Amino acid sequence: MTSDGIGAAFAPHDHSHCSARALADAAERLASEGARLTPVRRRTLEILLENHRAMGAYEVLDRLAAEGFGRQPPVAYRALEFLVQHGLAHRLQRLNAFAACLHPGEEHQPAFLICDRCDRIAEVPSGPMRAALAEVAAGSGFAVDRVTVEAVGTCAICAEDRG
Amino acid sequence: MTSDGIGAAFAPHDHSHCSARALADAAERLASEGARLTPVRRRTLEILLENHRAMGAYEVLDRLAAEGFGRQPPVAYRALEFLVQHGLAHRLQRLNAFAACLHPGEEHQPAFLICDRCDRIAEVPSGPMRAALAEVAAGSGFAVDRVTVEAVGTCAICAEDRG
DNA sequence: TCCGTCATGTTATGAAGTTACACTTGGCTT
DNA sequence: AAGCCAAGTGTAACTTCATAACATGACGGA
Repeated sequence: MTSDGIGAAFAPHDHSHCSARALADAAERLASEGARLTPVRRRTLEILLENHRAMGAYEVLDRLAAEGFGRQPPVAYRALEFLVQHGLAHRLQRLNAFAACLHPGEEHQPAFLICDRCDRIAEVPSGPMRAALAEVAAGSGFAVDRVTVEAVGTCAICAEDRG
Repeated sequence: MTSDGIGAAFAPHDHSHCSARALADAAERLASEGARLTPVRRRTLEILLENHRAMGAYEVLDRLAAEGFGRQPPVAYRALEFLVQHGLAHRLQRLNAFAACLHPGEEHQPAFLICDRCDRIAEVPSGPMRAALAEVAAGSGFAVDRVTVEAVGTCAICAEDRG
């Protein structure tokens, strides 16, 4: 995780700055992997970054379609899947939704904090949890591949606002 | 967790025995809560117990319909939701599916091990993970309500069978 | 017995995700 | 330069998952 604080996603901050940096990072990372950040893919990532929250595939698709890209589901799903596979976005199981990864390359399987009042999400390190799970799993001979850790609750801002 | 071993769900065992016990427990628990284990609900729980794996709502619905219950989605979804709310079944986010709870009353938010070869699942204690998550979440002022922990991987039996 | 509540059933609809296939593009070979 | 192949983008059609809205039936308490 970066040093900008774990709950930074819930705090007010400069979207345009963090988006621009994330986008630049993404382009660089993909180039070094030989993967192409095509217009649809780039725009999909931008949309996720701009909104800074989890978005459904169809919500993303609507925006893509409005901007002249294809208007059929596979257009969005393919772009989103590409981003997820390259660690630039995450899929949130509880929400059937996707969100841009704010810390690409640092923690590929973070845990998520999902505020059910404002719909914003935060990524937190899941290392300790994954270690604990892998240990208990190993005890029964289960080899863990991928882990999903998603917490639903109330973020500090919403707790303050509405009691 | 019971003392029958964490990975018991992946090991060969007597389904009819554990099903019968789970069913008896369920009836008792519900009675003490004033909730009714009606025919649809009972049969839904039995179906989950018999199969001993995660099942989609429509798969459950097919069986219910074949046995004379309603054949529309809400029939299954309502029964499944009832079971989940009373701690007798779990919803698996990664699979859009449901599974009978094998340890009712003991651990209401277990972690799940999902074998992607045989589709069987196991429940393991999630206490340590939830504690770790709550701690890191508290650091950013996030109050955790519910946590989903689901691991996909390979169970011991499948690892042995297919290398 | 009347009434209210819970439970079950239906139709209809909405939301999420996939399959299959056609066309284009851009790099690589020869 | 021509031809080829793989990757990318687009479409139509469909499956799967889930809920809304409403009617009917069952049961217990006043």
